[in-house]
Amino acid sequence: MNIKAPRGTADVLPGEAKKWQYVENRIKNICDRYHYNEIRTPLFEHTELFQRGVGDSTDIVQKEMYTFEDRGGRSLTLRPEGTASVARAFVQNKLYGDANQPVKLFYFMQMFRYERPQQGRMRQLNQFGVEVLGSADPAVDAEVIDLAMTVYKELGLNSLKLVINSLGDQESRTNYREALVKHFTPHKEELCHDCQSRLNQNPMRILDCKKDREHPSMSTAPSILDYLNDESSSYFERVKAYLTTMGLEFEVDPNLVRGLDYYNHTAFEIMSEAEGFGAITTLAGGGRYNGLVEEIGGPDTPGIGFGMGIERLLMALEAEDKELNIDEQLDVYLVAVGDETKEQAVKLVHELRNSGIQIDMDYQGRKMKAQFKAADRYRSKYVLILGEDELQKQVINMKEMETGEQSEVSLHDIGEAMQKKLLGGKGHE
RNA sequence: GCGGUCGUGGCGAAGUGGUUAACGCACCGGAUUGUGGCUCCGGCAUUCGUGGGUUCGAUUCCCACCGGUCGCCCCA
Repeated sequence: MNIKAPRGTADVLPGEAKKWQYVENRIKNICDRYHYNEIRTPLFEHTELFQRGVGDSTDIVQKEMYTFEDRGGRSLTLRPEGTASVARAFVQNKLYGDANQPVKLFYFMQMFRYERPQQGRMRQLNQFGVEVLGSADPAVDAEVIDLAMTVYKELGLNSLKLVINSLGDQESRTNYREALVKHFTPHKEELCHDCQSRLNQNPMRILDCKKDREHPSMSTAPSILDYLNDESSSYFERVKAYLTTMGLEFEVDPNLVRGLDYYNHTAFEIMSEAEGFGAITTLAGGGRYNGLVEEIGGPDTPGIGFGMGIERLLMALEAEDKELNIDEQLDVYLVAVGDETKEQAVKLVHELRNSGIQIDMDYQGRKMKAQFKAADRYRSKYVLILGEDELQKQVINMKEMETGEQSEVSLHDIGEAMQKKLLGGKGHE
């Protein structure tokens, strides 16, 4: 085999796909209870959307985008995240005019980022995400955070840490930015390369730089929380109060900045604290982005959302040894012996399937014994045995695998008999 | 993008500069003419990641590339 999946991509094979389905179904159920509706947007967008929406100074735009030109000369980009696309769809389809406000959306999407892969970091990754557009109520911030935490908790995760911060509104950010520049400029030469350019582009990101963490100027740096104006500050207080009301524990980290330009006010991250989870601990991240919709050409609309990595969610479940409750049993396996029985076997399997029974049979030309072993591997509840004798008598042997009990049923009645055993005689659906 | 480490059958895992690449699991067949277990017997790698090079000869030595993994940057 010469051709392999491209670097940083992975196949999800049938056994693993069961887990994905399970997790997705559980999450969709939660979304339904929180009254969020699904949105699906294109896999690729005009490059400009991400440049303007996500922001030119971000790592994502600067070095991680899969950008290409199509045959018409347009610059397109495989989406690196969901919020910009959803905001674009919101504007383009005029959802701001919908009677139901705020607009509460969720999505499952593949994202693409050109990075060096390692465990928990793929070039094609899957995210579940939520966006609420059209409300500036801090209770919505709390709802969104609560939804994310509920997903993890219902799936059984315990070792979680919720970290929140406020980046303030425009005025607060501007004032804080000035204070940071003033604080760090005298130390500019002592900071790492990245931080030297961050000083001009996005000084807030110096705060979560790992290289300069030990630099003395870090501990004396001004805190965003001291620069929040009254409105921003009281907004943050209310978010925290709602979280507390819901019984959610959190930690305030003034250095939590988030890598995307569009965030303001509430920013949050959920991390795993499970043993041996590795260097990457962020499971989900999000925040408020009032102003983004306007930035991409829509009316002034507040918004908040998060993105949650499905691969990392599954890793966290693994790290905490949480088995998903996935039942892998086959209802019936048909053991057919002898060439003459083949036609009857094909017919019977077809009929039972169409009456709602899950049933499979051998297509490898295996001997009877091997067919029984196959039935065991599939963890079949019942085996139907059809041989020349049975065919002659127009009957079939029905064996219950767990007890070993076996009885003879006429071919005419076997469908009904299996329905009684497996579906309570009610048929399917 | 940078650094460390690794790459042998479906899976796990030995091994050596030289004519047939151990072993275990799984799978298939037989002993046992139609019933799941056990036992025994047999079968199961003509690219040892890919491509070059050194050599009479390379899976084994050298180089490059590809991929995994760990860490850095950053994030989901």
